[in-house]
Amino acid sequence: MDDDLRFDHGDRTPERVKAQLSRLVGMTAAQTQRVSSEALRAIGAHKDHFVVLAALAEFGPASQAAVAGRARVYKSDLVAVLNELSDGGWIHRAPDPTDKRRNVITITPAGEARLAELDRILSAVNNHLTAPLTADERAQLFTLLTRVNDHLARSPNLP
Amino acid sequence: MDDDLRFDHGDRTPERVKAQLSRLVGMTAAQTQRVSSEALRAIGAHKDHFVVLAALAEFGPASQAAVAGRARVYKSDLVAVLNELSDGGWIHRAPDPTDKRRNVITITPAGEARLAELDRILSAVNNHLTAPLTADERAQLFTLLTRVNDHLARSPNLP
DNA sequence: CCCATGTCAGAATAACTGAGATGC
DNA sequence: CGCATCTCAGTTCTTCTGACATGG
Repeated sequence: MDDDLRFDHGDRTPERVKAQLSRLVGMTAAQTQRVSSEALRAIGAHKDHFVVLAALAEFGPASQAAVAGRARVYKSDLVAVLNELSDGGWIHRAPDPTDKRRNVITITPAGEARLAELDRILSAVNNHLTAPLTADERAQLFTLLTRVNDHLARSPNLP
Repeated sequence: MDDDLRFDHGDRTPERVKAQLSRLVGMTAAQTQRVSSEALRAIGAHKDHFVVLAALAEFGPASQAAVAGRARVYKSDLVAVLNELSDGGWIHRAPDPTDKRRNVITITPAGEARLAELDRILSAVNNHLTAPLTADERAQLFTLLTRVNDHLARSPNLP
């Protein structure tokens, strides 16, 4: 079963490899995303469902292009997400009478309930992920990651 | 050109989305990995080259299974990596006379030089990624991520 | 016989690009 | 006309699984 796994061989990581932030943050991201997608998959959701519903709930009905911008999902990928959300009755998609190129996406009451469920699940996930940290340390981790993230959004390339 | 991008639409992220560690660390990982793979691709390398060469340099010649464990690369994926490293003359792969199932992988002098080059590039990447942080903050970020990471390695599932 | 090793083929996912059809 | 919107098709990359042949 563990035949092809990389882990648990009792091997040590080379020192210079440990010093790479991209590796450490990548390993952490892989773990957190695994936990969170497993939890969401258990109820037939995935993370794009959450960010799209959250964007609709917080900013109101909008065109697909606007939703894509707010949820940070590619608008080409958003199409499938909206199909799924629509199939579940969580959103409503209707042509915009004022601009026939657009659809107006609206969250439904069922969608609000679904969002609350996803929010509850993801809060539990978040608590598990940060279980070893104190409240101060969680805040510190968020601050540091946000600063790195903002920096990279502003300066995406090597000097 | 930016036709299909999710970013730079001036949109704000929903509040509850920002609270998700998996999203924040995932975005940060995507950015750091993009920077680091672009830098490595410029010289025809990728990150597995680095971890494999580093493991060979630090722990000496070994079988593919041992290298896979130390570098945390799937042994099925290691095959292609070793083919590439071998084509570059950076490693030597020879049958193990004491166990005919095995190959002995050895880093060559050219491989040591290659590793130094990769190390230099990745150090520059690392400096760029953590540019907005003080030395103390870098250390703090490493500590916090390592603690989350170790916690998730020990308790990979939700309670 | 069971297990370890190296190899290959491919699934599943996510991130991303490009182009076409329609309408402003 | 140029540009925005929605949709679909497809690439690339990574992670990961399964099966196989060989040999201990």
